[in-house]
Amino acid sequence: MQTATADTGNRILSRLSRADLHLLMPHLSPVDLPLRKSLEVPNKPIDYVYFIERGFASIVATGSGGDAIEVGLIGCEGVTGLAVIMGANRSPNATYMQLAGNGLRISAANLRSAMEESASLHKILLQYAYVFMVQTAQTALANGRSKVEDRLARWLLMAHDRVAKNDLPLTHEFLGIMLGVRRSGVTVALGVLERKGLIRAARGIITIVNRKALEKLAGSTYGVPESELKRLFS
Amino acid sequence: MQTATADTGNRILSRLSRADLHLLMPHLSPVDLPLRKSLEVPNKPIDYVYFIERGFASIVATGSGGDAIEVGLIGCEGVTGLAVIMGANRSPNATYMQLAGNGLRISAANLRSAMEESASLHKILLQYAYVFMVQTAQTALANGRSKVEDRLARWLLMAHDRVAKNDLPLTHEFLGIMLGVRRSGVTVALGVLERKGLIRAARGIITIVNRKALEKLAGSTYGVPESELKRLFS
DNA sequence: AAAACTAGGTACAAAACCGTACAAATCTAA
DNA sequence: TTAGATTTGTACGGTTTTGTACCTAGTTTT
Repeated sequence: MQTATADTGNRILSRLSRADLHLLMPHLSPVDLPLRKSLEVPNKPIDYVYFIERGFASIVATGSGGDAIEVGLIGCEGVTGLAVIMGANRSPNATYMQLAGNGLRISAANLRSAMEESASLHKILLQYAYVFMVQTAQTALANGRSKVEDRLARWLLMAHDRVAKNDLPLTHEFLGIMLGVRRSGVTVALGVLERKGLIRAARGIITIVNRKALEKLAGSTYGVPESELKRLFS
Repeated sequence: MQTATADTGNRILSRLSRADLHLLMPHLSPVDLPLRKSLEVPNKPIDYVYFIERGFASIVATGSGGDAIEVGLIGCEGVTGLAVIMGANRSPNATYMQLAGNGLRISAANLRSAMEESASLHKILLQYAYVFMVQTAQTALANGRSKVEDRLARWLLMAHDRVAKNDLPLTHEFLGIMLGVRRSGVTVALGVLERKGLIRAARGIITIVNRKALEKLAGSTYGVPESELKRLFS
């Protein structure tokens, strides 16, 4: 089994003190994170916690019925397994990769020991969990008060924040599931954004063309968790 | 200044070990919590953390614009100041009393010291924060996928869980703000519920008549955070 | 190269919801 | 008890979103 070096693309790992990193390193192993790979299954014990380096995951809430909606994104700025970080061992939400990438993972048990050993490690992980909580709250706000077009702009911005390129390999179908709207509703909304020159869409790929204008469109729905992240992880 | 006794209506305090309770008690002071009393102001440092004994508070997310929506309720089952518990000192969300009551409060500074001193105390508070996170995720789900009538049923159930009586003193206006819909939309939806015999509405008061049927109507949108709470705080 | 599959574009009527408005009912205070 | 304020009921046209369907265009498989 390979062991991770200190040289990582994950922004939480890269902010850890040398001591905290040494605490985790022996237990971290690199993993490939292909599209749709499941990181957490609703109501099943969480086995591993993932420090994502490239790509991002969707955290999806599902009701007791089958309907689902995304409540947040986690990429290289964060870590999955927030339930573990907060002392639970599972969550009713699903987590799976939405854009393929890779990362480092640690078993939930090993992470628990490490957090018990180091308060500073626990603290930094908790602060990220707090930022994610803000993200979820803002998602609730957007879902309740914004229209599809604005929510789509918001989602694209959050995705763009988490990838290096301007091309996002996404289908309308999955965007619809994430936003909780019809597939064809996404198609139409994307058409509007494209006609405004904010994006370009090809089969399976959306390209961010004018980010500033997207931010303007998303307006108040974008930026709150992002600035909290900046503030706490300056 | 009065000092709290161990005999409290707050379900978190009542689950603490004797030692943890003794750690907090010297710093807890009883407070009256009138309607609309502000417990947290967006982006201002949090001064006090409130263990609610009666009544409940709304946690409200506000965009950089003025629009707001409720992302969760906290009553005697919980505690406010989740940002503090998670190592931040403020939050972009507002928190204020939605149904008058009372509780015990502790300064954020004193709570921080107590949490540093006792890992078991910190753990129980974090587990509640996790439950609240699930509640927020479910709110995002309901906002995105359910219609006003169902969301209203969900809200009434969550409120009912947090009061002793069947009467909820609420105006349509405020319900509309919480749910992110028109005031008259609430009036109409309440009319539907009343005609179905699930509730009774008088000026400023909504009475829960048939809770079971309300749960059926809310369907999959109600119950997930509630069962997590039960599971973790058996 | 044909067939099968996946993704995207478009349409249309129905439903949900909004903004706005106004009047009736109820409560409060002078 | 009267004036004022708050709360609720109801209406109407307009916008947003939905459910469903069907067709086209790419992509993969055989």
